[in-house]
Amino acid sequence: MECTWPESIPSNKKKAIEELVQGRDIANKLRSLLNKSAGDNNNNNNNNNNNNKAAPAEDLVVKILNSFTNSLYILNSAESDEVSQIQANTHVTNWNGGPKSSESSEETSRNTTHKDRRGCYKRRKTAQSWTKETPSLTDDGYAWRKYGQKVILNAKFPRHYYRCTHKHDQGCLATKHVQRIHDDPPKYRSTYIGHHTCRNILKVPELFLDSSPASDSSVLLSFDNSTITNKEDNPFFTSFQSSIKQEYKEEIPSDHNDIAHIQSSSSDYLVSPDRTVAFESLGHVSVLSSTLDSDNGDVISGDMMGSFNDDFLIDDFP
DNA sequence: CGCATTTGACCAGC
DNA sequence: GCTGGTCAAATGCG
Repeated sequence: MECTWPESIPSNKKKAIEELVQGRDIANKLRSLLNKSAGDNNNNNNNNNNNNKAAPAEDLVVKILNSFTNSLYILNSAESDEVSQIQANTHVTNWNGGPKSSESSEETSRNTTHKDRRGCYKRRKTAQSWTKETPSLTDDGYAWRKYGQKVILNAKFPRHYYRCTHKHDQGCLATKHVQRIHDDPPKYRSTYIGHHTCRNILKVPELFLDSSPASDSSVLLSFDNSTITNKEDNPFFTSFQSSIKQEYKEEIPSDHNDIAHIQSSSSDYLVSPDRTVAFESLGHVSVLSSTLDSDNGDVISGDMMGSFNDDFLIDDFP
């Protein structure tokens, strides 16, 4: 389940990445120390003054971590230019000429009727994807809209297809499909394709936001130097979780009581700069893997949001 | 009424 | 030709 460096990475660049990883880890340790000392100061009362004291330092550490992470991401992006370019092209094609805008779709010179355009799309065969396997259905923090369901050959359960809710209003091309792969114990595999470019993910670290669709590369690659056993050790997950928490309200069915609770806590997070707190209030990722064009790539392990309900996104595949 | 989901049809890749 | 991925009309729901 560990990732290996792509063979194409030159050794000097590889070393630079390793240095960055080391720096990031050290910053992580520093943050842990800060958290610890802040916790010591805070025990027995909820005095906010202590929090305010630790907050600037914590904030700085988080920024340092983000810098490391972003640098790693940029370096990794440079190694994935080919894929990135493909994705960039896909972005333009799908968004500018998307079937939804019927006028522009005429430029495709299709001599078929409006109805016949169903299924007319560019398959993103080479789009970056990564998979996550969880014992329960978990929310990943984004607003997904289901657009299809398909029975897969040799699969016990149908596959559910989701796209970003903001596909049409912001051109976000992120999609995912979720498939139940085990019944007892339940196990779900979510395959994510492409990164979110919608502005609805403002809380996602710059890692996602600052990178244009053209720089889509394995954001998870930056953590492949080790198996992640401690969420504290991973700034990416820390930041990522923060965004996830904020975004829950987007995906949560309104009639779900458990989720309603999370919703309220997410708004709490919005006024809190402490990403660690938000992160630790969540569960964990069970399996997360990253690959450039299929879902059988290297895997990063963690544990994310395992506590969410099975029928959170999709129920028992009726 | 607006938005999300369902579902059959269509298309690309193998 | 088969299969997986996507579209969009129909339907459901708040």
